[in-house]
Amino acid sequence: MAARPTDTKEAILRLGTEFIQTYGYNAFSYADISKELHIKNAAVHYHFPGKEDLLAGIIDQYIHRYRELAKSFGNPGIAAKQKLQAIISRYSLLCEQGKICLIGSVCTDYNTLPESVKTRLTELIELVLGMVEKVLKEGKKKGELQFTETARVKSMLLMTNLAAGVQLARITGQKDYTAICNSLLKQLVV
Amino acid sequence: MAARPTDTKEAILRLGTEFIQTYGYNAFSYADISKELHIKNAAVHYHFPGKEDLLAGIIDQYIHRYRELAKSFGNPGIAAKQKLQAIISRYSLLCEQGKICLIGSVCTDYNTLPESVKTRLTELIELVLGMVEKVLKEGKKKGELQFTETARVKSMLLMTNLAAGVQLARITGQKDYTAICNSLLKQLVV
DNA sequence: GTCTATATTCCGATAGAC
DNA sequence: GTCTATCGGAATATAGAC
Repeated sequence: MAARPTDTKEAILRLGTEFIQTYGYNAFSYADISKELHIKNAAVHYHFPGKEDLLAGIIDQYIHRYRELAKSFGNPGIAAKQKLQAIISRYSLLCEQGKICLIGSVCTDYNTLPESVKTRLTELIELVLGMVEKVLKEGKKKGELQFTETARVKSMLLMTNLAAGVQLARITGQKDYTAICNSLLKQLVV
Repeated sequence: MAARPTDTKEAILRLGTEFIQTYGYNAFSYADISKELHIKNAAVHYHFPGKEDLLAGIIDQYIHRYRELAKSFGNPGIAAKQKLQAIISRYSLLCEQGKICLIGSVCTDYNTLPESVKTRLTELIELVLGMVEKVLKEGKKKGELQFTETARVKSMLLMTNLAAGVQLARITGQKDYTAICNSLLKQLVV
């Protein structure tokens, strides 16, 4: 077994992510994935025995990516505003694609998930909030950002605006998401 | 046929709402409802032929209730802060019950819904946003509230904080929701 | 690693009796 | 308005050949 996942496995993870962002975890099936990849149902089960294993794999991928992003934010050469925009632009991309935040999507289904996935999801959420909190705290200290709340609370306010903003804008129109983003940046950046 | 829905019909609407707020629209079945009400599957179909009819009925109920709430806000004797708290307390109640906002829950499943439901959902969202926008605008005019954004944008920021805040707090703990609310009120109320 | 084939269970839905 | 009975289909999942 290679250390790197196979192309098929990666394609399944990618498609699963896309389905969750587009339709929700409980609204897609292994058949949806196998059809799109032109393989059979059973092949998907080979890579991820149960649907919860697939979700766990997707969340693990996110945890890995956000750890990398958080690490890259350690570089002292990056301005706080730039870090903020890196986060916001991820959500903007989703919005343009008619998708929603994976975390937000899975949060809705929280009570239908097995304990192992709940734990991972909590870890991912705290990872993201912690990362944003750090960006805010350091940005404020350097005089690049301004806010009156604690960094923890401000990170929650910011991320709920972004995640739910994308969901809202999928229904009421992209202009609403743009307005939210502009407002957030104007308010935060000195 | 009476103008008022039967007890059973109302119980189905109530349970359906609860399931959506707890598990999500695509994660409960007519069997779940019939079991809890000690009736048979077919009886539920009598009141709501298809699941989408049930969801449409639930959303219609919400539209009706929010129209009433908006109307009650027309009373000039109510302070803006009081109106705000009436809105916030609805979300606090959800939070205490481990439920999430119905609109937020259904938004995740948006792309799996038939056109008739999408239309109703959009109407409900604009109704709520419009109501909040009016509260904010009038509160600012009377010097009771303060904010720099347009009332429309501020209403979106506020409602996304509340809706996603409840979802977040279901996972990270109720204290986070409380912190969000306190921050919102402190920021808004003069 | 993918296939065929199949098992099981559940879901949404309907016909027709009471 | 609720029941019994049942249907067609879909979802999750597994056994075993290739």
